[in-house]
Amino acid sequence: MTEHATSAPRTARERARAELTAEIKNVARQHLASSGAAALSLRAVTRELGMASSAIYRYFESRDALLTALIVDAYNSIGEAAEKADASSPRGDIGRRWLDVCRSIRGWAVENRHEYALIYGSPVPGYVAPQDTTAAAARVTLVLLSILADAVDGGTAPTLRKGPIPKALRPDLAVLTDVSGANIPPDVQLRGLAAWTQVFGMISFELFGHFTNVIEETSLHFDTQCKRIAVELGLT
Amino acid sequence: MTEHATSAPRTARERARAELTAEIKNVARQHLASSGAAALSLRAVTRELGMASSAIYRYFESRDALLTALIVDAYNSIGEAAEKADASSPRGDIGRRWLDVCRSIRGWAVENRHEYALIYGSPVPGYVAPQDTTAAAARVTLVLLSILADAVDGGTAPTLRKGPIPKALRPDLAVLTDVSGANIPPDVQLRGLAAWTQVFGMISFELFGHFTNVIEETSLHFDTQCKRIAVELGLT
DNA sequence: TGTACATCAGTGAACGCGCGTTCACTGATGTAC
DNA sequence: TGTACATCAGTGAACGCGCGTTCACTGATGTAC
Repeated sequence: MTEHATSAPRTARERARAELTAEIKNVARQHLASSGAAALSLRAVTRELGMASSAIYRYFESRDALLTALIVDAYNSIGEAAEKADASSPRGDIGRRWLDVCRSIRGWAVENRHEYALIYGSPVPGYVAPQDTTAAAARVTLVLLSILADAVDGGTAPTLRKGPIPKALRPDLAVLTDVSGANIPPDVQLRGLAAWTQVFGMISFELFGHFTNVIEETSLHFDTQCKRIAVELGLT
Repeated sequence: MTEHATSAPRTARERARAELTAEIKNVARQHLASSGAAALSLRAVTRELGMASSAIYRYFESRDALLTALIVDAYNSIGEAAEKADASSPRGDIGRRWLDVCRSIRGWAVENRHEYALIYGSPVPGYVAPQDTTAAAARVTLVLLSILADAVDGGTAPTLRKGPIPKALRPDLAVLTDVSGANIPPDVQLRGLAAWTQVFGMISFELFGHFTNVIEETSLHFDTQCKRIAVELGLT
């Protein structure tokens, strides 16, 4: 289990524990970057830290627990990147915010490709994500959604050709409204989900090699697509 | 190395070899489905086939070679599914073809999730895809592209708001025109790439668990999005 | 049709390796009085 | 401030396991004459 964020470690013991826990995760992250999640080895991590292989069990109760911690960290990290990008954008300029946030997500992914693969790539075989992860996982998405919600609230009403939306899909789409609090019309919800999947689809295609021999200027392409999406969604 | 497709094995030896090669791949595929690519073990495969662990080296020169064969097969399999779907759709009904092909792609992915993860998920660590794969990999994409090309040729001209497209991106976009032979205008090329990434983005999100707690009716959602894309791309 | 030789499939033992996890133990750090 | 006890971090040996790959060998299948 991950430690609950003890805000201020009092004793020397607690401080040392917090530091070593962080150090273990750092080394593990580096190994992740060079060999991928499946090859992550507890023994290799402890070896690099100069400690006995059994010592790691004082910090993580199993390999899965360490993996979970890395996953949660990755979700929080990408979520934080998006939140910061949004926070430092001009609040009123919805289009700008959208682009900045999208860029920050891609930027994070490019710089932390193995962590990205860990959370958005194929699930690690045999590993089941516990509840802990879901809250952290939602952060990035919530940033994107809040921009859409602000656009709707601000009346930057997207003019979408209203295609037919099956009734059975309405409850699913309504989640967006429920979560954001804004009253997003169904066709905008649908278009918003499309934007969401496309942003991550592009990043995954780029990082997993499906743009090779197709798109060289991946960064420019990403930007251009995000701008196009912004126009379509009426984020101006 | 994979055998070059010897169309008709003459001798009993050749027949046996072709059969066993196929059987090895089948068992490997099953193991893939239960434990993922990283855990694929040559010994486990041979064990299940009742042969000595060393015997597999008569068929595949290494673990990587077997993986490559599985990857090529997967690409061909999904490509073939798309081609068949396209072939059995009314040729003139572009919208219908688009939807059928998209559905066939998702259908294949859902039924072969681990193979899908193998080719569209995180790259297998330490594994480098040889040239063999690229031709097979292109097949699905070519089907999608051909539909777009037919739409353009047929004059079902999509009315897209022409956003500015950076000059540096033109060469990348032109690949679509080069490959398909059709004279696809840049804004349609851009929109086509978006469609492509979104289709696979949705499938990956669904299979890799990112729609949990968001979208329940994944099949219906996929359909609805594909139809929306068809409208936007002018495939009627 | 039969013989002599070459090719190939499959065997089983072995090499060398790394892994996750447990356990009884030592010594240091923290706590209560 | 000092003592007695409880908690915790870290050790090192061990368990039991599976893996990819090599190699010299046997026996069956194919080929050329």
